[in-house]
Amino acid sequence: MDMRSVERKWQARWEKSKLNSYGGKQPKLYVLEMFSYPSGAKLHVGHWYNYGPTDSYARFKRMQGYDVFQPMGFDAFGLPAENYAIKTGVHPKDSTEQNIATMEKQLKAMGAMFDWSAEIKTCEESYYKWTQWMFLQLYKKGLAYRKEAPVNWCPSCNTVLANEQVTDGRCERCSSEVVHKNLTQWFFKITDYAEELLSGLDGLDWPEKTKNMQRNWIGRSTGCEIEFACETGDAVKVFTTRCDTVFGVTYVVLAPEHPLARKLATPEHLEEVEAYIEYASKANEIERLSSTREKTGVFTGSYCVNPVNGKRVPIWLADYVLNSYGTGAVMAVPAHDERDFAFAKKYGLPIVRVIGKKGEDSELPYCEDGIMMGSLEFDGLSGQDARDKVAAYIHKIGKGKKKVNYRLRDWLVSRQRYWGAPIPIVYCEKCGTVPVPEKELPVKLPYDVEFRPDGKSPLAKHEKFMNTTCPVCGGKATRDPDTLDTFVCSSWYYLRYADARNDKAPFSREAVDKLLPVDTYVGGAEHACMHLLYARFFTKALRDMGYLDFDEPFKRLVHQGVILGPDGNRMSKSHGNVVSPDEYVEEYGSDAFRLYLMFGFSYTEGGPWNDDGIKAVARFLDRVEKFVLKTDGYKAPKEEKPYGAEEKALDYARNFAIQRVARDMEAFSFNTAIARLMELLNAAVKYDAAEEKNISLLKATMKDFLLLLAPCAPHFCEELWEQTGGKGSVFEQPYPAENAEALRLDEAEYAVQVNSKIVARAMLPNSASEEELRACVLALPEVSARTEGKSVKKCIVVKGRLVNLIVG
RNA sequence: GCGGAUGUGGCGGAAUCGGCAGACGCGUUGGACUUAGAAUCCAAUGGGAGACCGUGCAAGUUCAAAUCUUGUCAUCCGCACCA
Repeated sequence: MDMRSVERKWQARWEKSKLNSYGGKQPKLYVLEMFSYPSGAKLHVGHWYNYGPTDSYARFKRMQGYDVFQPMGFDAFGLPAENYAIKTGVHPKDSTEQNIATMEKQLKAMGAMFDWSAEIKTCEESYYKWTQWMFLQLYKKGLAYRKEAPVNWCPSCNTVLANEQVTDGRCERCSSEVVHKNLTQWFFKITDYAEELLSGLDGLDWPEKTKNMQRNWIGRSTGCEIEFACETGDAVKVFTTRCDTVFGVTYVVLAPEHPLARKLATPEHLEEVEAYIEYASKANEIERLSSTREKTGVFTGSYCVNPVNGKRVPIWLADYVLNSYGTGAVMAVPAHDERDFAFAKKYGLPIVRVIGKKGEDSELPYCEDGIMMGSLEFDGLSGQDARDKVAAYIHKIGKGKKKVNYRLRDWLVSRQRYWGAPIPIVYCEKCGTVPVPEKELPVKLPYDVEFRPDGKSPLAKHEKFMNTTCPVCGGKATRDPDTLDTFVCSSWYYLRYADARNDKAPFSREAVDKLLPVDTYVGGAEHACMHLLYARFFTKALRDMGYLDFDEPFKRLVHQGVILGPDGNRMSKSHGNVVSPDEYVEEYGSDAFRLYLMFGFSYTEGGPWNDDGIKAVARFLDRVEKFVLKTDGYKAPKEEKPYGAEEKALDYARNFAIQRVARDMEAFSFNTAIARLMELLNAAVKYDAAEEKNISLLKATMKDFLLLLAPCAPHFCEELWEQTGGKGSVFEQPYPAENAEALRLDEAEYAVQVNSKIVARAMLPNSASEEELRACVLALPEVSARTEGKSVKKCIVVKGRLVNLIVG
């Protein structure tokens, strides 16, 4: 078959007949692949692996009667385009549009049933207008706020770097050491939803691993906040999960960035403290990445009082305490915490045991639960009970309370970059921070911008953009020079697809109610804690604002694996092991290529690319074509051969395939689905080899075969469907239904065991009772030889599978 | 360091509940067709001459373990001073 012309032919017909468009009927099925990031000029194997098999799933569901919505678009803003621009001088808009044009063409050539009428590109005004609108809604809701936060700063390039541009603490371009610099930036208050983002995971049909990653990322921990009164009159609040160790506190530690750090320094320690704070602020990523590095710290000269026992303990600063978690301060119990222990050893601080292990003196630091000692009336308590009672006491004396903390931080969305959606905020000398009125959206991203780095945000240098008037007072105002993190764009795109051409709103409630949530979402696992968490946050926030009526955007999530280079390494230019799909598609066709991707790997595992596999799949398609055309030429006689053993066997194979292929497709177990199809073809070919055969049965079998294969090789099967006289599109045919009767066999092959060792195999009737089976088996010569003169103590029967006789 | 996953022929990978390990395919070998090759078709193919041995390794539970339990090694991924 000349696949190139066949592909073009059917793609044109599908487009004309709107076969791929969502028709608005029920039951709907929203199948979504993560949209493409147009950083490279072409589709790579990873795109194919994501989109090809998932499209086959979508087509399979369509044949099962669902009105499938499968849109595609482009996550078009972002750093790579801007970096490319800095390197080559090609404007990000131009390179992005060029890449999108190429990728659109390739995606269409793939022949997936994407509904192009809903296509979106996040860098277009018609889209980012609504991204900005989202920002304003979050701002109105109090979920967007501004605060000072550090950014990665390359002193040599004089620019802000994204985390991805920092490798081992150095600038990816010039290798100079990256430092931290504070800038006032916008945050989204995702932490407001920490609890719900955590609990909502339980009801999701997502890979357990991904759910666990999110759980750990959110990092809920329950403990207690305790106040230590300082002699200066200030109070240091600490958070601990181990308040049962509070009697063992020998010092208190603040993060160097803690607001009280300077204030608590006594005059004779001030210089040292200042120096340490300065040192800590310069600590680069290399050092921070290492958890094994030696701890550093400095004594402030101040003391505070342990509220439970009145003990006076010193206050230290140390950078092993993080300012961004808990209260930015901890009570140090060196006897029962490894970090405190190491620090106390280094600086000669006292170590006091207050937890013991039953009956033995455990080595310090002892960090497990144990029995309280040296803790006044609490002695003898242990574990959670001990913590509850201590917490209650602390609460009673007014020095603290139980507290839940999360590791999750608020989401920093400001980027000091050009190629993104501008933040729709202006700053007015009189009115302060003012949101741009919705009717003035979009705040357009100007084209003529100097995006080469020179120390300022690219937009900050664009006077026409920056200088504006205050929407409130009409006076002079300046715009926010930053753009939004591209993850903001991708946090709501699945909603926009439902109503992509709406110019009055990001989406209508009606459209979203009809299509959302996404039923099946397929994409890479690398987004577990970023995109997939942000999108959930957006959904919940929009729900609370009354724009939506569901809690979770993606009901089912599937991660495809990664296709590695032939050498088993991740494909990369530096490895020189990049496989381009283009030549293969050119040579074997789109169908064979995607069929190989489905057959050659376990979908969620991926694995190294292998050339031979694709030849095998091409050969399979050749066999199919020849055999389908051959049997189609048969004419059924007036009197068909009646059903005998061969016919039953073929009919069984046919119905077995129907059952298994459907089950495997549903489970994204594409390799086994195709294996079942190969088996069916083999069975049909074998049946065909006989002199006498039932032509109607054979033809009906091959018709089912074609329908089962169609989602996996769409162009190929459409063509064969037409050539064998099929009417309309093969995808408008109902999916074959299995005939339970044909799957019921009269006999099955049993494994016959004596003392758990297989001694024979026997065809035994399925209708036989356990007693009858036992009798049949005992009559077998292989069995009788081994049971002679012995008594059968036990007989285990697994219906349809085995009989095991225990003799002795 | 913590958390999770994976480990099965020469290779990619199968194996609902614990029930015939190795489906399907690649590769290899032999044969057919051919002047010859390519392609195609047919057959064999875990190891071992054999009794038997085989799912990373070592124990355990069970009539029965790739599957369950414990320990251990290796690889991969995520987090990484989160108090």
